[in-house]
Amino acid sequence: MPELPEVETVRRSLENKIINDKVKNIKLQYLKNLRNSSKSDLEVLINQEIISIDRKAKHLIIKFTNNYLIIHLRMEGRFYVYKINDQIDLNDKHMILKIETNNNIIIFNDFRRFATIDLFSNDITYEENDILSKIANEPFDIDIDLLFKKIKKKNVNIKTILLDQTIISGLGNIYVDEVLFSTKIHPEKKGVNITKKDVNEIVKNSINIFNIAIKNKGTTIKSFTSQLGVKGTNQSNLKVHQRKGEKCYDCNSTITKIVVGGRGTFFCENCQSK
DNA sequence: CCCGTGCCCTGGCGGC
DNA sequence: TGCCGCCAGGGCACGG
Repeated sequence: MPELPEVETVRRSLENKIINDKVKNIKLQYLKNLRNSSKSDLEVLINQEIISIDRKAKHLIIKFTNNYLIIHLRMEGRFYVYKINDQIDLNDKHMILKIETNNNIIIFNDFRRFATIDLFSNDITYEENDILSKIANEPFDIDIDLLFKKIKKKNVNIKTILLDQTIISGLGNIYVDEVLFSTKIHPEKKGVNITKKDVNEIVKNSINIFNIAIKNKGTTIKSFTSQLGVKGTNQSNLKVHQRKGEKCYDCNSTITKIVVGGRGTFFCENCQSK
């Protein structure tokens, strides 16, 4: 569920709280979430400082003095930051990772345990590492001609194409439906039938929708009270997602829900054409 | 290579 | 009312 705007919202709130903190202790509760290293490898972070909080598409990057962690929230991953003296639920069974610093206790929590964590050395640049190097540019800085070329080659539904992070990054199931609605394209229109004008509009609308969503601190569908930075208000701007059976704001016909590429898909049959 | 499917995981909820 | 079973979701492995 966290897509580019939600991850950016988390990034900003972490940036305000934990930059320059020095790591005192680190504890990994669920081994499987850490994919490319072992639990003891994380101890290298002790005594390092948090230099920056970065992001590429839906990946959050916590950069330390000598290493960085790439974290993907997947559906339910969330951060909590407590002050040293705050009351903390030590029996939080959904806690994946706990980082104690000189100022804060940072808890990464994921009740569905889909989130991923990878540890890299700063010797490997973001561009070089095997996770981020595979990801295409975000709508903000994508090459339209290249994107058009890639889409044209695919005999696949445009929704599935736009969810492919190696083609364009940052869109997930909610915003892709919104982008296709605002672009008046049917989610099952095939890539081969997409025009250059369509691609231009898709990118333009993605940027607009992302900017508004970031301003609203993201979309919160299922709200939990204390999740850091993800109590957004953008849900009130959604025009199709979760609106099955309700009236289209543009043409007053009924919003439909179908399954595209295994994902629940909301759209207006009247406004969006193949 | 290209594309579709199923799996990972667990809380929530639809349906009987 | 109670409880079982299935769905949600991003990304990746795998098979045709």
